[in-house]
Amino acid sequence: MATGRTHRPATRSRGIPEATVARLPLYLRALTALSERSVPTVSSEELAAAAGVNSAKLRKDFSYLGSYGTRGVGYDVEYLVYQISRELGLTQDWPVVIVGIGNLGAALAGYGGFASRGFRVAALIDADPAMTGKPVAGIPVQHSDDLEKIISEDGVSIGVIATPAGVAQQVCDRLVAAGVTSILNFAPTVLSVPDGVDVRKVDLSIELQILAFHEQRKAGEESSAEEGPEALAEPEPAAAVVAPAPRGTTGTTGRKGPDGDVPAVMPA
Amino acid sequence: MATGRTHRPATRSRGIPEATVARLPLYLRALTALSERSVPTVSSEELAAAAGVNSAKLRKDFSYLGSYGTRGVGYDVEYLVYQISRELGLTQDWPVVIVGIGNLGAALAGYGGFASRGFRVAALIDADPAMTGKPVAGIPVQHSDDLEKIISEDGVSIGVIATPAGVAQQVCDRLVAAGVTSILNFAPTVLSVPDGVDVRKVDLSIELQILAFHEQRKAGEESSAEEGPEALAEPEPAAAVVAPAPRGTTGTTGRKGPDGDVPAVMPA
DNA sequence: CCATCTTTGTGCACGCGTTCACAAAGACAT
DNA sequence: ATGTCTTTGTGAACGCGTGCACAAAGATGG
Repeated sequence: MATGRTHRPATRSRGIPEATVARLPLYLRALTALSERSVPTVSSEELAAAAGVNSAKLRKDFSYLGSYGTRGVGYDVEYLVYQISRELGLTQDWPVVIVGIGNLGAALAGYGGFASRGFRVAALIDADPAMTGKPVAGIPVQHSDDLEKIISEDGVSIGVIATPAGVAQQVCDRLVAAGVTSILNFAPTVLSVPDGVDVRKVDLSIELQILAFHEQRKAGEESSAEEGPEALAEPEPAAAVVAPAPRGTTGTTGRKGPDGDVPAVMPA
Repeated sequence: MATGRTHRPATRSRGIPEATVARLPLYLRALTALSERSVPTVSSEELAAAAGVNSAKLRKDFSYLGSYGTRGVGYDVEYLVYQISRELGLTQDWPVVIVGIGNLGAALAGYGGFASRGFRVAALIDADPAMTGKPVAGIPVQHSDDLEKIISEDGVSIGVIATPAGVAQQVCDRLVAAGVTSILNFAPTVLSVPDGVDVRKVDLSIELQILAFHEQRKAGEESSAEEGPEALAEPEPAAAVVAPAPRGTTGTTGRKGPDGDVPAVMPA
């Protein structure tokens, strides 16, 4: 999930593996649910089940935060909620700007998950003059000319890019130059950023393709057991009947239209 | 691999590490872009740069697919596009249903990336009767009562859940029971499914929380260098003086306090 | 046909993440 | 207090993924 940039020197900054950090929000969500039901304590076994992970892993994850449990009893729900929230930095307010108010940007703007977790939509930005001033999810869209001003005035450090792929890098550069140091990218592009800036990407298309891979593998196993052995996945080097032969010019490449130009929607 | 086995490329199915599969779509995207520019061949170095990965990693990834490159030259773009597409199962049509046509579901429905990669939106499903029949992105929404029928008639094996968290598991169960074996979940919930069913989740809230963690760490490092050492995140074992004490019955747990941090935490 | 130069394919080592299994820490009952 | 019982916290082993470094393969030029 994480983007290629940011490496983990490991030598720097104390502990907390990246994999653990990625699971903390999951634990927090499960704990919050328990908290609402006024459940006082929970064992690693129960919480692990609720979060969909292995209990040993959960205990090890928590051990990086400290010894917050009580042997023979479990973990105090409220206490853990507080500790994890603090560790994740959710005890403070994080203003966020969303750039690119198309279908997706608008959906994100209206997403309730923002406000409830300490994240506040500080501004919606779009390059289309026709959008300027128009309220989306109760927030008026501002023009991208004011991007820098908005970022600095509100002290925004987290930016969400929901623009078409074509302009994502430019937007990214401007955000970074203006002071943003964390970016959540929904555009189907690899963003390059300077050291010190974190980028995470959410890519629908990639997720679907990964599912398709597994789906095909499942189908292939079934049929190959009784059906023709070379039904689908046959990596025969010479079987390239349809495959463009090496050196072939742009022959059957006709179907790439909606790829790099996808309007404001989702990852491609 | 290569455990003395004859010189068998071991290119066979079962291989392909998960990490590699997750990167194939990235390579494919970069290759497609090159293809559109009619670039005939590309070296691992160039392609790796375009995909945002290390060239050694890219070569190793490709080695799992087979030896599709030419030493001294590089990889044939068209040929690779075909091979990766085939490996990912993109040479066939994948009907997909989207359940939950709210802001997000509608945005997903309008996403152009679907069609361009072999994914076809077979149906949009929502539980709200008021939505039934209403066209979204050119496709009429169908009522969830017909979910099973839609799945089986179109032979849908991939489902996208964009419903509220509360009903996600129910929807998931129905999809699985109807024959769906791959699910892309946008609802903030842990879905439990039987073996053989793949689930991938996309969670905006989690991504933001991970960014917040790193953001806080960056800020903490800066200030701790010259400012008070216990400014923000100091998981010192003894520093828990302020946080809600474990064991203290749920009474007045909402306490907090050393240096500015908000009360308890947040709702769901 | 041989020399040289480029780029792939991969053996190997290292580090992170996962899992097991168990000793230690406490709660609780007697 | 002492013993028993539950559950945490973690040492250690293992496996996967990453990146290095280089030999082999093949193109290219003489």
